[in-house]
Amino acid sequence: MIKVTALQNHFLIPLDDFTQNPDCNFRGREQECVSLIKKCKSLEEFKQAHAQTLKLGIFWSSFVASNLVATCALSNWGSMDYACSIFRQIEEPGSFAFNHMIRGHVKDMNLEQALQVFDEMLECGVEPDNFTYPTLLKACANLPALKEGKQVHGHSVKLGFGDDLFVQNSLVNMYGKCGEISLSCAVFDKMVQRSVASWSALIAAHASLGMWGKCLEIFRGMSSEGCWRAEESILVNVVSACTHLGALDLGRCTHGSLLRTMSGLNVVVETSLMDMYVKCGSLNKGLFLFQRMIEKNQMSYGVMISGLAMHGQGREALKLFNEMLEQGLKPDDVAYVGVLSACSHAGLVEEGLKYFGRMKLEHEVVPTVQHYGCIVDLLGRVGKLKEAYELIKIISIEPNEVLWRTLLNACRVHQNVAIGEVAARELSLSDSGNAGDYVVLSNLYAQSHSWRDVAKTRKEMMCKGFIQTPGFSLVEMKRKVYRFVSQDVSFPKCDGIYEMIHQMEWQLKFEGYSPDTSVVLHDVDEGEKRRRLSSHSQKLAIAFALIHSSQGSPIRIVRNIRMCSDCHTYTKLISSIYDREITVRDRNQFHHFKDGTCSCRDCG
DNA sequence: GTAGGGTTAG
Repeated sequence: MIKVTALQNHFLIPLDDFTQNPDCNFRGREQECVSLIKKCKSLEEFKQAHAQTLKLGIFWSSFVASNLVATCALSNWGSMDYACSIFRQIEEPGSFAFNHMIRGHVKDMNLEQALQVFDEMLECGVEPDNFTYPTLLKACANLPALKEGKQVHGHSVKLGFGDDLFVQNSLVNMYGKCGEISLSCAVFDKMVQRSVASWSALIAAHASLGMWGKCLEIFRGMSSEGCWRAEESILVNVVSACTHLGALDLGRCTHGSLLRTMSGLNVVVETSLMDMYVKCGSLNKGLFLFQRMIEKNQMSYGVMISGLAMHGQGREALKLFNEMLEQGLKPDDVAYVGVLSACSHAGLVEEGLKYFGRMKLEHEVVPTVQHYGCIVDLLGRVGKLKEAYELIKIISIEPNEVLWRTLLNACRVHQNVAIGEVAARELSLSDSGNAGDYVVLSNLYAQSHSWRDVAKTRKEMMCKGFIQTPGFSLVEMKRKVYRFVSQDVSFPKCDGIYEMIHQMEWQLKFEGYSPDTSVVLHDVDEGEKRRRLSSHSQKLAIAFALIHSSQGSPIRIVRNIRMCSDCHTYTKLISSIYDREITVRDRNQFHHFKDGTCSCRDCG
C-alpha cells in the first residue's frame, strides 16, 4: 500500500494547492490534475499521483480516472495490470477509457485481450467512436485475424465511420497484413482523401507479399498525386523493391532522396541500401557504404558476406567473417549460408567443411537445408560427387529438391551419369520436379553421347506434361524496369529487338558461335529449336539494352531462374563483340561477363 | 474535454 501522508512532501506539491485554494473550481482541478498525471516519468511517480487523487477525492471524477488509465496503459514505464486495476474501479467507463484499454493491450501485443475489451465495451452499451476502430483493426492486422477484421470493418461502416481517414488507413493495413491484398486495394481505391499513411500502408502491404513491381508503381502514383513526402519507412520499402528488381538507377535515386531528407541514416536504412547496391550488381558501392557505416550489426555483416560470396569473392567474404567474429558479433544462420557459399564459389573445400563444423559446435547454429545445400554445392563443384551424395543420404533432415538439383547440376558439369540419374530420379519422384531438371539430365546424356537416353528423357518429360518455368529477365532503362519473357513478342518496339537479335547472331557466327539446341527439349525441328533459343528472355533483354543504352555503358540483368548454357556462351561472346560489361544476377549468384569471359569460371 | 492511422534491412 502507498503511504499517502509520507508522499506529500516529496511529490505533487501543486496538487496540495487545490485544497488550499478555494477559488479553484472542480473542472480546473481536474484539468490540472490530469496535466500532472501526464508528466509522470515512472510507475513509482505515477503511483504517488494516483494516491494523491484518491486522497483528494478527485479520483472519483471519471475524467481523472480515465486519464490515469490512459497514461498508465500507454507510457513506456506503464503497466497494463495496474491500468486494468484502475479501470475496474471506474463506475461507468466511457469510450475514452475503453479505447485506451484496447490500445494498451495492442501496445503489449496482447491482441486477443484487446478484442475482448471491445466485446466488453459493446456489452456495457458504450458506443465505439472514430478512435476505437483504428486500434482494433491494428489488433486484427497483427494477429492476423481476417474474420474478426471483416466484422470490425462492417461494424465501423454501420456506425458511420466508413469514410474516416484513420479507419480507412487501418483497413488498408489490416487487409494487407491478412494477405488480402485485393481488399486492401479496394479500400484504398475508394478513399476520397488520402494521407502519407494511406500510401505507406499500401506500399508496405505489397512489399510484405513480395509484389515489388507493384510497390514501385504505387510509389510513382504517390509522387504524381502530389502526396510526396520522403519518409524513411516508405523509402526503405522502395529500396527493397529496387533490390529485388535489380533497379540500380532508381535505387541510387532513392538513396539520394534519403540523404536529402534525413539528417543521418540508421543501421537499418544503411543495410538495406548496401544490400541494394550489392544485389543490383554494384559490389564496390556496397562495400564503400559498408566501410563507412558507424554502426554495423549481425545483419549488415551477413549482407556483405553473402554479397561478396555472390560476386565470386569468396576469400574476401571469409576475411569479413573473421572480422565479424573479432568484433564480438555472433554469426547467425544467414551469415553462415554466406560463409559456406563463399567457400563453394572459391572452391575451398577443406575450409568450407571446417566452417560447417564450427557453425554447429561454436556458434550453435542448427544446420538447415540451405547449409547442406552449400556443402553439396561445395563438394559437387570440385567433383566430389560421391561424397555429396553420401552426405544427402545421412543428413537428419529430409533432403529437398534444391539439394538433389544441386547434385544433378554438379553431375552435369563433371559428367557423372550414375549419380546424376539417382538425383534426377529423386526429383521426378518429388512433386517439385520440373522441366528444367529433365533439361539438365538430357544434357548430361547428350554430353556422354547417350542419344537414346536423351530421347527417353524428352519423352518422359512430355508424358508428365511438364512445362518449363517461364524464364524472365528484367532490365532497367531510365529508371523503369522492363520485363522480358522467353518467346514474348508483346513488348513495345519488339521489331527493333528482333532486328537487333538478328544482327547479333550474324556477329556471333563470325566468332564461331553455334547454337546449342540440346537445351530445347520440345519436340520440334532444328529450325524451330534455333528460333526458340534465340528468343530466350536474356537475349531479348540484352538486345533491348544494346539498343537503348549508350555505347560502352554496362548492362545489368536480373533473372528469375538460372540461365541455360547456351545463353551463358552467347553472353560471353556478346560482351566481347560489343565491348560491354554485362552483369547477370540469377537465383544464386552474379555472372560478370567481360571480354568474353565470366566470373563464375563456367561453374554456374 | 483528453487520443488516433502507416513505420523499415539479409
